[in-house]
Amino acid sequence: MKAEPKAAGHGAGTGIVPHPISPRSDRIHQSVLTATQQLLREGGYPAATVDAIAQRSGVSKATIYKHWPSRAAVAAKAFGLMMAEALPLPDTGTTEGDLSEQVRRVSAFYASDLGSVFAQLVAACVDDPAGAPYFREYFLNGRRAAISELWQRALARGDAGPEVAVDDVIDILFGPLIFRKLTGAYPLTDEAAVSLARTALRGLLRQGD
Amino acid sequence: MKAEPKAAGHGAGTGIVPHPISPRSDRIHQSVLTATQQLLREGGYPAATVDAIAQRSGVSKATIYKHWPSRAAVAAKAFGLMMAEALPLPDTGTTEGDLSEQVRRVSAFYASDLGSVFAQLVAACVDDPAGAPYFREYFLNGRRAAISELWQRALARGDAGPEVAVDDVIDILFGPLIFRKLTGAYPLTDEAAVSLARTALRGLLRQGD
Amino acid sequence: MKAEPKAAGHGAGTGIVPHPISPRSDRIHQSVLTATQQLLREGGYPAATVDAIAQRSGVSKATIYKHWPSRAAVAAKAFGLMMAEALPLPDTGTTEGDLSEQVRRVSAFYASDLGSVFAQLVAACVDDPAGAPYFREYFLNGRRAAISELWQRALARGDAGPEVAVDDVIDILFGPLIFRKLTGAYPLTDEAAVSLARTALRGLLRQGD
Amino acid sequence: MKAEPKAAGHGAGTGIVPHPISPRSDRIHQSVLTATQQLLREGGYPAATVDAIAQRSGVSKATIYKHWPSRAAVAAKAFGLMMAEALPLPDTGTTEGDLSEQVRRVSAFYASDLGSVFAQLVAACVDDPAGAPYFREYFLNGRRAAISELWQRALARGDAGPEVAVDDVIDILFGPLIFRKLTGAYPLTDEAAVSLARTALRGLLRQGD
DNA sequence: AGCTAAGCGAGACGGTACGTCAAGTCTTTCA
DNA sequence: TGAAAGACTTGACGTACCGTCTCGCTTAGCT
Repeated sequence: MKAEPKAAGHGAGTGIVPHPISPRSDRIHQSVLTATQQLLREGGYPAATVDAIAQRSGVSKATIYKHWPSRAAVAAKAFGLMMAEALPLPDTGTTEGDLSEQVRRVSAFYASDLGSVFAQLVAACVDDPAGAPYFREYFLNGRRAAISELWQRALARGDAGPEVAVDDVIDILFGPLIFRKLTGAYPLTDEAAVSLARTALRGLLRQGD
Repeated sequence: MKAEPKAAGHGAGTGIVPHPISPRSDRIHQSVLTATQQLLREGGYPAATVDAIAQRSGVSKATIYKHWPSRAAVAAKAFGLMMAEALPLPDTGTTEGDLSEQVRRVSAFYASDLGSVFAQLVAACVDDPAGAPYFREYFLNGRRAAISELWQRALARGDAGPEVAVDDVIDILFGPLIFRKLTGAYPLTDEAAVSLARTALRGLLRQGD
Repeated sequence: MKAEPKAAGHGAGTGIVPHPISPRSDRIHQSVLTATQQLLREGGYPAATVDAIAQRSGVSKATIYKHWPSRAAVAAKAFGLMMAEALPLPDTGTTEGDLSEQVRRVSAFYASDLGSVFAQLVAACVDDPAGAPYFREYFLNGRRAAISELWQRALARGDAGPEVAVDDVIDILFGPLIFRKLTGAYPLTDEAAVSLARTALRGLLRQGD
Repeated sequence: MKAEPKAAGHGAGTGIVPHPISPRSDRIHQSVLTATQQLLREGGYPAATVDAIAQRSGVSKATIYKHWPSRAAVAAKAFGLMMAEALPLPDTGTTEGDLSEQVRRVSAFYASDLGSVFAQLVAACVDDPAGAPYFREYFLNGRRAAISELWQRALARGDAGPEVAVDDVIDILFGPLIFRKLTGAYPLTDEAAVSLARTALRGLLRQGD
């Protein structure tokens, strides 16, 4: 028996049906995700049709549907991985600096070309119940972990207290950005992001003695 | 340019092309919006196909497209009107009470059946450039006005200072709710809403001596 | 009111849903049938996919499916019309001559390239209940009428008696040909056809005193 | 060349590639054919997909394709064997009686549930060049032998003359039935079968004084 | 009041992508 | 070594809904 790396962990109990890891399915996942990422970059979500993905990746449509429940799921995973790379954890030395910088980076990301793709993806996953778990897994969980990390640092430094839940932190810091991106009401400038972050952090962190 | 000309009546300068008011077009608007509202209530956005709206309202598809640029636009306007009714301005006597209560109400609305329709609508307007102005006009502007009103009261009472822009207030208070609704990550309970509001308001309002 | 040519007659009570005759649907029927005929000629039934027909005819797939219940139905009608042209009624002067000649012609038709398409079409209509009525209408009824005509002449001449039903005539004369074509057991030569016809006609016609 | 070498056992020279007889391949043949027969009985040809046959028989798809060239071939053989059992040679004592009774039996078979499966199989073998030899071998040859037997008796009795080829006999007697079955134009009743047989036999047999 | 022309209802149409199905081939694993 | 298991490619299927269009009828608005 070959020692399989545990295929669980990823997406256990999240609505994501994991596929056993094998050289074959690995190649397929890789091809599909790469092709999807290219298409998303080139023409956004509308360009990433399943037919196009199949053609570009050399993986057949039927096989794609065996590995993912829907187009939105494929796109969510592909884009989530891209986004994670684009948003490494900052380390400025101070709690406020780290969080504020992260807000700025996310804001900048939303303001970029890829930002619109992100919005389209949110929309797609709202429409598609099967896609939602993928969205949560590949967008949120990663980001949530990152922010948790920063928040741990803040607690350790005594900048924050346990009375504020980390989930609230995340939502208060990044919810406004998504709101702005989705509604397209305001431009997402760095200044606006920093201003938002400052105001929000006043409620989240302990105000200096 | 930030200063937009005040929306003169029906969305001038907002991408919304108004139609001349005539008995005929009035009847059409009314029928279409009513039918759309019914359909949205009954089966959400997916049920409100243009064919269905045409059939239910007795207004032909061609005519619908003469008055609105897209399905999303029709739905946005119809739903926006419904939502406004469901969220009257609170008056608890205190600034914190008013804002907190409004957050709670919006959260409850999102948690209701109609909340999902709202999410679908956001998604639809992201995909559809023509629908977006309608979304902004009939969802955001109304709400923005309402919150501005509350914020004026706060300023008058000295609970808030001019250093915080009202737009930031709105985004920080309601962005997190939309974020949660769209991602489906958390249940939108009253307690969660109140907790979020309290934390957020700590950053927004002057902390009383 | 425009005087419409009666749209009934064709396919009443046969499982064929007739479409009202209008310039629009006329153009569509024409384009689709012509395109289908070309494709059948070029690559047989397998080439006449609905997508190919749609592309070639400029009529969309959805529209094709509004006018015909299935691919087999389209093909049956298209091919039936072609076949009718290829098999005009013979007139040799004698009953035996006419019928024998018709058997020969049908045999020759089956032996031609189009003969295989015919077999494919029979097969397609066996598999597709929705196609069968079209097959009957556009292949059989026409041929049945032709043979009835010949049989009337035979009766008039006293070559045949009323004790033999015209349906039996048809089936006994042409059934063997189809059988041979479908099973591919024997080549369909003129000689074989004539031999078959002679033998069969001995049972069908009054044997001359 | 007309004179075909007699089919030596399993279809030599008929397009059927025989497999070496071994305990293993015997078991495989048996399992596959039995499973296919069950499936054909239960749901007709559409139910006898290769996947279903593989699953039911415990023989893998790859192996099935090593022994038969196509799905149609498997089904043709399986069904041919079933059909042979269902149609034993009649012996009524008279030539006309035997042939007429056989026509009646075949007609009844076509009219039964299995009759439709037969039609589907004919259709399948028309589409599939690889299946056709199997169809001929397992359907036609057996039947042809049976009718030849009856025809020998007729010749021996002096009921028929050598001027009528046995192949013509078969086609004229059974072609009409297949024709009716495939086109679905007429019900295949016993009366109709007997009537057809009587008329056809008038042309085939010597009209005894 | 009657005529003309725009507005409208009805619904057919083109287009695009969807998700599904089964045939036949290929690879991996087990006996 | 050969078969079981089942993943994979391929190609077509039939469906859904958008937004556009064409056709007659209706109704407003002018003479």
